[in-house]
Amino acid sequence: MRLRFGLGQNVPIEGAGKRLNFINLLRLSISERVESMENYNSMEIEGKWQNFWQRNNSFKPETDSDKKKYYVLEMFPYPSGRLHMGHVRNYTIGDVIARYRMMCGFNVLHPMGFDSFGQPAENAAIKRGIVPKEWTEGCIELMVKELKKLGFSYDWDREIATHKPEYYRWNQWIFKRMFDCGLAYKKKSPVNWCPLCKTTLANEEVIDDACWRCKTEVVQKDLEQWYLKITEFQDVLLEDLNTLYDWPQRVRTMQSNWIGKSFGVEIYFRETSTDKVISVFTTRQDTIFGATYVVIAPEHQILKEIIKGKPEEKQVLDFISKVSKKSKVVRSSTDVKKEGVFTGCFAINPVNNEQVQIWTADYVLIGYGSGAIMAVPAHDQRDFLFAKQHSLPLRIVIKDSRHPDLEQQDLTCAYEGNGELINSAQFNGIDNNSAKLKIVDWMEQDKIGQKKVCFKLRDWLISRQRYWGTPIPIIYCKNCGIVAVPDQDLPVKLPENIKISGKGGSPLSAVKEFINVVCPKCSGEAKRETDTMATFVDSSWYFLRFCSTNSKDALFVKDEVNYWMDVDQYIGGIEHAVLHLLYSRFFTKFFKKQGLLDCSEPFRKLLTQGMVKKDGEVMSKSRGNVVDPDEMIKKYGADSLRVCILFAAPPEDGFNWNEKGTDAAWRFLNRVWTAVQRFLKLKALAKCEQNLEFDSRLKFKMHTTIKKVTKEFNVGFKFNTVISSIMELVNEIIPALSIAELKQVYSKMLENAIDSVVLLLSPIAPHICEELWELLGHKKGIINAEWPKYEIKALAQDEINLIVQVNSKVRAKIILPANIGEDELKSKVLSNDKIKQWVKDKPIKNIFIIKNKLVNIVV
RNA sequence: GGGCGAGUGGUGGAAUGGUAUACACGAUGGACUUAAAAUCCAUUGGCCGUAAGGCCAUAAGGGUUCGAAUCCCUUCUCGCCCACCA
Repeated sequence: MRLRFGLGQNVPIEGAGKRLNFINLLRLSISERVESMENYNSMEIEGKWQNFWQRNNSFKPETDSDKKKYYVLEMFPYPSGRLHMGHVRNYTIGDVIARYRMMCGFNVLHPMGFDSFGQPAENAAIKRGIVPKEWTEGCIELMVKELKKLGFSYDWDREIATHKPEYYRWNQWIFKRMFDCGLAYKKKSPVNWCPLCKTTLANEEVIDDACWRCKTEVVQKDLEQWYLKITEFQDVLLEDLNTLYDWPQRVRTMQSNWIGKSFGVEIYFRETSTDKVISVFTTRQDTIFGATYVVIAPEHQILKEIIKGKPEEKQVLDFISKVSKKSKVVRSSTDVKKEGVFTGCFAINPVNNEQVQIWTADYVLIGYGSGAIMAVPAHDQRDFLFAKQHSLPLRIVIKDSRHPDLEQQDLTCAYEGNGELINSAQFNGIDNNSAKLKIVDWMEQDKIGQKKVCFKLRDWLISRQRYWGTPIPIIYCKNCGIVAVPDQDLPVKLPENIKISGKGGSPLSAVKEFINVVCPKCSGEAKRETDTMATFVDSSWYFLRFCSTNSKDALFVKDEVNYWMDVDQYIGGIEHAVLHLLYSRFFTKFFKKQGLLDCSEPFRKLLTQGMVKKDGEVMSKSRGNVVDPDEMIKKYGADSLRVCILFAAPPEDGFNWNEKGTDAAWRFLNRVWTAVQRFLKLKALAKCEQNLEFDSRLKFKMHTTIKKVTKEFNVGFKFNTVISSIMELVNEIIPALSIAELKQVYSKMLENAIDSVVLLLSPIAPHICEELWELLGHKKGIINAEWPKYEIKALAQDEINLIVQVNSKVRAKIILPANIGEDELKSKVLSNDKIKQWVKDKPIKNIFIIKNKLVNIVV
């Protein structure tokens, strides 16, 4: 038999009597000590150490340090005034990593700030009749308090808030640099408009055709707006994704899909009556001989020109206006039938001079490619459905090897696979993929088409018709046109005491003293731009500001940015996979091109943490299922909350909140607390220190735990299993402690094991560990203590528990000396009684040996 | 429609080719207590068996392998992302 609860795990104890005896002895000692042990007081301890850290500037990075730098950053919050569990999870993960790195001797930068511009402040201001600034700063104060209560290791001297002029003036400065080189520009075009927020939205902010913030359906409006030319960097933004191998694959895929680079050909069709050229974009030039009609987007300029005077003109114009009224959702829905009309015009397919009909249809988009397509119904499902609906001809040009004799009239769906070309003149017989290149070459030679690369990425629309944001530093002058505000006049300050009606339009346009200015060029009358910048501008470079927060005459100090960047570990939610993370990459690349910094990517490693839900649903005020972290702190303490949130699931997975978890975490911390108290008492009373029988087991467990924990803190970040393995070590220490108490002696090994638990746990539960570390007699604080190291030697056990299988089924477990010779091992295994029973006199076919672990005898 | 990921006890989860269910939660029984809470001890995937022990089980089915939760194929279910992108 074996003793389950501790040291005896691998040690067989003969006879039940001995076991009972042992347990009874343990019980005695337990009941004796329980009376004198108190639970730990989280409130008192947490306050004590938070003050200590603050007094000692414990988390201030060194200047001119010869230590290796480590920059760990969590996505900064919007100051809503209340911390939610998602924040707690995000910041706890970051804090554990930061504290671990500090203990490993890195010079760690771990800052925090607030993304404090944005609409909720305006809404709250309207609701409460106060100004957004007041509301925002009140919220920041509350959140700082809560963050401090969780004991996060931030250097608060670097705190930033984006609504402050000393921050947003640099947004304006950046905008101006972009304006100077044509990367910030104004154009009129259809934009996404949220009727509820009464503002424009970037493409990235439109989710399922609805506003990302309020979920209202977005409409299209034709407006003149400011854009940032992110497309200038589209190639490098795509290529450099390959250098981000420490990003989750799916984030890279999402960005790559968003940028959406595709290689194709632009082919020129001529309209027969006007001789106008209609360019179509395709990636399937191999099917050009199967193009049986052309479709132009209803919004296409050329459409109105070619239909002029045709009998079909009216029906086409009616169709255009009908489509313009359709919402984007309806239009793009895949289960709604595609609508279109014949234009009465014809085009010549340049590869065979065939005359084909020109149609216009709502399934062709103006915004992508050339806004016109060649339709190949035999090999494109959308074209196929449309052709069937309108009885348009089709022609098979790729042979489907599974149905080689299929006639076109028998097709039930488009064949989109590969195969040999047919009905394709000189290209017949060639495999369609190799034909692609040949056809492009031929088209370029004959000037009927040319290679073209298309991107889905659009320029970034940054104008917002809102008040609570960075004013765009532009002045409109009657004489000089668009004039940028001179650098010496920055920041263009947001007027602070202003009434927000919420009635729409930029609130700034009502502030006379703001809009009316003198033109910096001609000193004539001029007006300011009243739109503000999207808040994603603020967060696109805040990680750079943290490197030199107080820089007064530049957005950052180049040397400091070059020292700290890139961010070694970035942590945040997956919802920013394309928004913030793409914009930040864009800004970084722009700065590099301007010579402002040296790094080309902002975030080397990215961890996207999962959502904290309640009963399978997102926690939200409207659902009324919000769990307040502050209440949990009051009830159990910050350390318990931190342990709980990390223990529940691996960081990348979502999980359901369960208060039982905090309770369990609290019990675990108490077990550690009690164990240390018992040890201290024992050490004080002990007659002597000597080696004890559990030492070697404890040593092995301690070193394997250090190894496992260290590994996870470096890569993987599976904090749930980190905590389990620390729990296992504690579960080993407690019975050892009982034995030591009985004998009234302690061993150095026991002390080391206890020290290790406190050290390993300290990044996760820093307050209690600081307290215990001090109680254990260590000076200068655990944050300055050295991270424990494991000895490779100690990981080897003298004895191993060998699993013996017969025909792959476990039949015996034998304790053998480690590194036993193969022959000796075989003879020991085969002479084992249980194994003998299973093998009997069957001939042994093979024996597989996994060293120090397992033997499989095949009979 | 396309892409990516996942499916393991009553629950959260562990194990990434070698003892399936670590560590917790919950549950049940017990100790302590006047009692409760807390704490401690024991049991806890299913089936058969007094026990020793045996058999079965990682969504379903098949394959590779001495050996599969893990690799491959098929199917189902769920989640996330993208989606008329030519």
